[in-house]
Amino acid sequence: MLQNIDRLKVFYYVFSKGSAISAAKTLNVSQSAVSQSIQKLENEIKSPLFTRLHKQLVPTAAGVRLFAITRPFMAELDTCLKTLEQAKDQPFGELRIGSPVEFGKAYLPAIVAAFRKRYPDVTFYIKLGDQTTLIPMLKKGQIDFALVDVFQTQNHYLGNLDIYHFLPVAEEEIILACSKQYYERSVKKDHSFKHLTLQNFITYRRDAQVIKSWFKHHFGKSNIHLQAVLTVDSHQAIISAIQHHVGMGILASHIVSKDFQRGQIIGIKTSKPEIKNQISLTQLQDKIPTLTEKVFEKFLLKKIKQIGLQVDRTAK
Amino acid sequence: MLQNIDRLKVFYYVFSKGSAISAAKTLNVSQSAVSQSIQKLENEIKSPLFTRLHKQLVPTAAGVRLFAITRPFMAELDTCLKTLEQAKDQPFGELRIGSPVEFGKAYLPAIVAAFRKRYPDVTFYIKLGDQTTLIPMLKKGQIDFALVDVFQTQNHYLGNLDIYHFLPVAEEEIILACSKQYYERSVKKDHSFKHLTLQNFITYRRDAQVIKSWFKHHFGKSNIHLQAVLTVDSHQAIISAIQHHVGMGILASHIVSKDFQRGQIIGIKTSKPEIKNQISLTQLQDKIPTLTEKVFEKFLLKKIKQIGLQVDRTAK
DNA sequence: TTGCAACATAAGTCATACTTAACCTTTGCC
DNA sequence: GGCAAAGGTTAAGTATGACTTATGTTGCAA
Repeated sequence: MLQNIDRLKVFYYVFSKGSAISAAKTLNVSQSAVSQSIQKLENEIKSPLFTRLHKQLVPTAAGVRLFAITRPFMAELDTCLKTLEQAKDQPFGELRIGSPVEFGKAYLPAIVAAFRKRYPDVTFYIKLGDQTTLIPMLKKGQIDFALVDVFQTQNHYLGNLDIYHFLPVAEEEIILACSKQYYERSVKKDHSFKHLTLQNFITYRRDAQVIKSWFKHHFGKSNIHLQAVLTVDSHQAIISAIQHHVGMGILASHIVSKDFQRGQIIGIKTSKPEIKNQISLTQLQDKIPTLTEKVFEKFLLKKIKQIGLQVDRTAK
Repeated sequence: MLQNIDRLKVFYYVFSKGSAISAAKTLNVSQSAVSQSIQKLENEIKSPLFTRLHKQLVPTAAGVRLFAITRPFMAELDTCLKTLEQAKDQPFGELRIGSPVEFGKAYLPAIVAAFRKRYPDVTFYIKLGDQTTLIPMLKKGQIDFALVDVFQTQNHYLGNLDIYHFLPVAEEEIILACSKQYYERSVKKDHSFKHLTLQNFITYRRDAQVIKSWFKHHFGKSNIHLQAVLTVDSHQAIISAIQHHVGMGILASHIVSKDFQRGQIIGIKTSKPEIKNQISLTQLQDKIPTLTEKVFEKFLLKKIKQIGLQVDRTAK
C-alpha cells in the first residue's frame, strides 16, 4: 500500500492538466511542491510516471495505468461528497430501514411510494425481520433505523438496550383468533381458561411463546401446555391456516381487519383488554440523524396516524 | 475536493477492521492518530462517518457510502501497484506501438502473436499511421514507441526531432512499379526520364510527392509534371490498382514480393540503386524504457531479421 | 468493585510538505 | 546571436499538521 495516497491527488491534477504549473495553480501550492510530490510518488512506486520532456511532463505507460484508476475514483469521490453535501439541504440518498415483516409488507410500500413522490431523490432499502435480526443490524450500522415490536423486545440476549432510542409510533392489537367455522365447532362461546388451552394452536415458534404470553396476559397463568398442530414461521401462513379452520393463532387485528369486520375471523375476548403491541422507531442513541432520516420519520408518523395505527396515549 | 485524500486510507482501514485500534496496528501508528484522522475527515466533509458506540465505531449511512467508493479504489490501487512491480521482473502489461500501415498490417500481427506465445501477460495496442500522426502521439505519451519511415521524416512541422531517439530496424526497397500488362503496353522497356514521366500514375496524395521523390532520386530532376490518374490514400488500393493495370505507383517491394517474383509486377530499374526506405524504432529520447519494452524491442529486431527486412549496413 | 478494552482529548514533538530562490534547458522573439 | 519567457529541477529553511504520549471516559466482564 502506498504511504501517502494524497500524492495521487497531485498526480491526478498533473496528468489531467498536462503540466505541473497548472496543477500547482489548481491545488494552490507552488510548482515546486508539485514537482516534489510527483518525484516522491515515483520513488515510492519505483516507476517513472512521466518522461521529462522540455516544458512537458509526458505520461508513461505506468502513468496512464495509474491515471486510469485514479480518475474514476476522483470523479466518484467528488460526486459522493456533493451528494453528502446535498443531503444537508434536502432529503437525498438511500434510507435503510428495518421493519417487522407484517408491517413492512402491509404498509411500508405505500408509505415509501408516497414519500418518493414528494422526494424522488430518496431511495430505500427495507430489511424485514424481527428484533432479533434488526437490532444487531442497527448496532452494526447496516440499517439507519428499525421499526420493532417493543412488546417482544424483552429478550435480554440483545445486550444492553440503553444504547438505543425507542420512539413508539404505532400500536397494534394482538388477539388470539380463529375462523368463524372453527369457533362454532370447537370454542362454542366457552372462553374459559381451561377450555381455551385445549384448542388446536397454530404457532410461530415451537415453544408457542407468543400464545403463552397471551394467556399470561389474559389469565395471569404461565407454565401452560398447548397443543401446537401447526408451527410455521410465517405470519402469512398462520393467517391462511386460521382462515382454513386449522385452529387458533395470534394475530395483529389490523392485518385481518376485513375478515374481522365480516365476522369470518373471530377474536377471543376476555375480561382483560387486548394486548397492545407497540411498534417503536428504534435507532442508535448517539447517532446524529440526517436530514433525510428526520424528514422521513416525521412523514412516517403522519402516515401511521392516517392509517389509524398511531399510539393511543390515552389507552392505559 | 478533499484537502487530504490520505485520511481516506485511515477511514478505509477503520471501516474494514471495524475498530480504530486494529486500524492503527495495520497502519503502524497510534490509536490516537487514527482517531484524530477520522475526526478531521468528518469535520471536513461535515458528516459523521461513524456513530460512537461503546467500544465500537459503527458506520453511518455516509460512512457506508464513502466506503463503497473507497474500497474498490484501494483494491484496484493495490493490484495496479502489484502489476507495476511485477513488470520489473518479467514482461507484463500493455505495449502501445505505432507503426506504418503496411508494416503493421503485414508483419506486426505475426510478431505480436509469437511474442505473446512466449510472454502471455503482455497485451498490445497498435496504432497504424504515418509519422505525422505517430510522432505527435509519441510526444503526448499516447504510445510507447513508434515504427516510422525515416525517409519521409524530413517534414519539419513535426517540431524538433532531437527529443526522439531513432533506431533503424528495417529497410524496404521503394520501387516504381506497374503490372506486366501495363509495362508491355505502355512502358515498352523505355526507362528514359521523358518517357516515364508521361505514364499514368497512381498516387497516394494529390501532389504525388512520393513519386516525385522517386524521379528526384533516380534522375536528379525535380519540378516535374505527372499525370495522376488515380489518387487514393490507401496503399492497399494502390497495389490493387497496379494489379489492375491502371498505371504506375510507388510500392515497397517486399509487400508484393510474390507478384514480383512471378513477373506479374515489374519494377522500373535505372542506373541508380533503388531507394531504401528505413523504418526506425522511434521513442522519446529521455524515456526510460520498461523491461517489457526492452524485451519486445529485442524480439522485434530478431523477427525482422528472420523476415529479411533488417537494415543492410553494408549497402551504402 | 475493580480491571479492562476501546475510543476521545490535550499538549508537546517531530516529520514532512511547502516556500523561496537559484539553476537548467528549450523556445521564441528581436 | 543574445535575451527573455516558460517550464521543470534542486536545495535549504520554515511552518503546518500528523503523530506520540499521557490522561480521561465509559461500558462491560469478572
